[in-house]
Amino acid sequence: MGLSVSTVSKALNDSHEISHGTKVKVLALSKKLKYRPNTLAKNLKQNRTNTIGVIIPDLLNYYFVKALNGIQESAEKQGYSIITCITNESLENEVRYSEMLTNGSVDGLIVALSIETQKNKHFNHFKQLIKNEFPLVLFDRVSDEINCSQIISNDENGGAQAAEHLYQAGCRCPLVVVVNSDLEVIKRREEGFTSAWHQLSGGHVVMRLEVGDLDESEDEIDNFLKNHAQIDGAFAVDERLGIKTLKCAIDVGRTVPSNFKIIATSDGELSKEYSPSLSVIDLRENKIGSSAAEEVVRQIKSKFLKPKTTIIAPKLLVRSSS
Amino acid sequence: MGLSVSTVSKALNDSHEISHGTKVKVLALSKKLKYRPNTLAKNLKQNRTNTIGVIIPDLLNYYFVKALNGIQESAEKQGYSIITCITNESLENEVRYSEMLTNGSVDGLIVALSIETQKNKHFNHFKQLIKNEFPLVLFDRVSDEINCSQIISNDENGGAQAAEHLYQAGCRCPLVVVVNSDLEVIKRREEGFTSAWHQLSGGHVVMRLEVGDLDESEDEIDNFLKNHAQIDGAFAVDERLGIKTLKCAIDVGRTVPSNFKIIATSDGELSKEYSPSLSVIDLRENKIGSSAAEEVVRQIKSKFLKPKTTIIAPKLLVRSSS
DNA sequence: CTGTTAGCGCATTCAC
DNA sequence: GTGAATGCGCTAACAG
Repeated sequence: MGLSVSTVSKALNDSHEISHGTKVKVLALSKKLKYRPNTLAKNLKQNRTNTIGVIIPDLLNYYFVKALNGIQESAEKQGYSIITCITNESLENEVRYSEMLTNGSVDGLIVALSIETQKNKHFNHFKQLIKNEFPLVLFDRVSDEINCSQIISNDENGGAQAAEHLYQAGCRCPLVVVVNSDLEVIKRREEGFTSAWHQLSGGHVVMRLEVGDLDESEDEIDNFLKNHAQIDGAFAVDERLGIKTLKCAIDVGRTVPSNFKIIATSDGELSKEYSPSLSVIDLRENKIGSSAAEEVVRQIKSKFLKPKTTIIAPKLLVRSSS
Repeated sequence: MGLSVSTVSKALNDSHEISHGTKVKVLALSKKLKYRPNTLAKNLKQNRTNTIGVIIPDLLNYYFVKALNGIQESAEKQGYSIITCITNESLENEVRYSEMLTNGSVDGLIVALSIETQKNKHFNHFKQLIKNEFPLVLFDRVSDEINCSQIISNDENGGAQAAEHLYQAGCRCPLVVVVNSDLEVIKRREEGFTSAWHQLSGGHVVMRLEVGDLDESEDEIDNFLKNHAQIDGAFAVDERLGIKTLKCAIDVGRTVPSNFKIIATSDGELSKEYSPSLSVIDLRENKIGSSAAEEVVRQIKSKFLKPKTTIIAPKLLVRSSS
C-alpha cells in the first residue's frame, strides 16, 4: 500500500505522529496478513525484554512452587513474563543459568540459592551482577554477603510463634525435629523456637532430633519418641517432616492432640488434608513470591535503588494436631 | 589487540578457519574482559533460541508441576531452556501466551489445554501454528481436533487397572467419585473404570457421585456413603478427591482396607504420606513431560515430521488403602 | 504527518 | 587465516 516501514512501525505502536486514517489502514492490513512483530528484534532494539528470570532449586518442593506462583501472578500483573530455571540444588547449574539469563534474555533476576551455594558460600556470580547494576532479588534462601534486595520470612518469629502456641496449649517437653540444618532458614526456625521456649519455660532446654534423609526418617523418629516418654509435643522445621512426626507419634501410642501436640513450618496440601490435620506456621510463600516480583520490577524501572530487605510475617494456623 | 570483529566472532565459536594461536589469545582476552555474548542478538541472527515455551493451566496442581519438572529435565539435557506461562485455566490467557511465545521467543511449544479451551473447543490459535509448521506438542489436556503430536496417559487403562485391582481385592460394590467431568481425561478414567467393571462383574452397574467443588466435597461424600451402606470400595478420579473419600470412609465407620477398598488416580505426596497410605494409579507425569520435551525437540530439529500420539502406560501402585 | 537512515550485537558470506 | 561488509527485524532520531 506504499507506506514506509517506519510509518507502519509507528502506526502499529499507535504513535501520536501518525494520522488516524493511516493507523486504521495499517492495522486492518496487518490483521489480514496476520503480521506478528518479532519479539526478539524488538527486545534487541529496545534493550529490554519484559521478562523476569527465576532461578529456584527444586520444582517438586511445594514451597518454591507456591512462591513461583506468586512471582508469576505478580509479574503478569505488571506486564512481565517469567522464564524459569531449576538448579536441582547445584551451584554449577545456578552459575550457568544466571549467566545465561543475564546475557540479554531477562530484565531482572529472582533467585532462591541452592543448598550447595549456601554451603560453599560461593556468590561471585551474583556479586558480579550487582557490580553491573543488574536487577537482582533473592528470596527465602538468601545471604547477607550478597548486597541486594531480599525477601524473607521471619523464620525466627515463626519458630517463636510455634513455641508460644505449644506452650500455651500445655506442652512442657517439646522435641524439635530438624532436617537440612545447613540451610539458614532452618537454623533460624530452630533458633526462634528454642530461644522462645527457653524464655517461656524459664530456662528449659528443648530436646532435638536431626534426621538425615527425610524419606528414611520414620524409624529414627519412632525410636526417639519411644525412648523419651517425657516428650509431649513437637516442632518440625518442615511440613513433610511434621507429617512424619505426627504419623510416628500416633504409631508409638501418643494421643494427638491431647497428650502430644505438634506443629510444623510451612503450609501445604499435606497439612490440610491429613487426618488429624496438622497445625502449621504458614510462611505465606505466595506473598513472598509476589513481593519479590514487585521488588525486581521496581529495580528494573528505576536503577540505583538501594537494596532493601522485606520480611514477611508468618502466620500461625491452628488445626487439629495441637 | 587489533583483530576484526569477525575474526573474534569466529574464534569465540571455535571456527576451523581460525589459527590455534589466535583462538587462544581471543579466548584469554574475552575471559579477562568478561565478555558476554548477547543472547538476543545471537538468537535473532540465527533464527533460533534454544528455548521451549511451556503453557500449563495451573502451577498449584501437582500433576502439572510433575510434568513441568519432566519437561525441564529433558529440555535441559537436550540443551534447551524453558519459559513457562500459566493460563489459570483461561482461554484468553492461553491465546495471548501462545501468540507471545511464538513471535520469536521460543523454538517450540508444549501445551496442556485450559479447561475453558476444552469446553469451548476454541483451537484456532493452535491450528494457525500448525499451518505455519511451528513445532507444537500437546500433553494430557489434548484434543483430537488439533493435528499435532500429543502425549497422553492411557487413562482408560488406568481406570481399568483400578477396577481390576478393586475387584481382585474383593470389592463388589464400588463407587466412582468424580470431579471436573468436563475434562476429557476425567471422562476417560471414569469410562475405563466402569466398562472394565461391567465386564469383570458380569454386568454390574457402578454407582457414581460427582462433586462440585473439591474443597467442599466432604459432606457430600459423607452423606452418600452413609446412605449407601452396600458400597465397599471407591475409585476417585483425582488424588485429592481420593484422600477426601478415604477420610470420609473412615469417618463414617468403614474399615479400610478390610471392608472398604479405595484407589485414586495420580500419585503424589498426599497418597504416600497419608495414613493409611492411598493406593493409586501412577500416571507417570514426569515421563509424560520428558516425552513431550523430546518430541518437541525432534520437531524443531527436523521439520515436516508427521504428528504422532504417544501413550504413556499408567502404573498401579498398591498401598494400604486397598 | 510521512519517509530515510542508522544501529541494536551478532554470525556469516565473500574477498583478500 | 583474516577482515570488510551485509543483514536478522525492529525502533527512533532526524529530515522532509
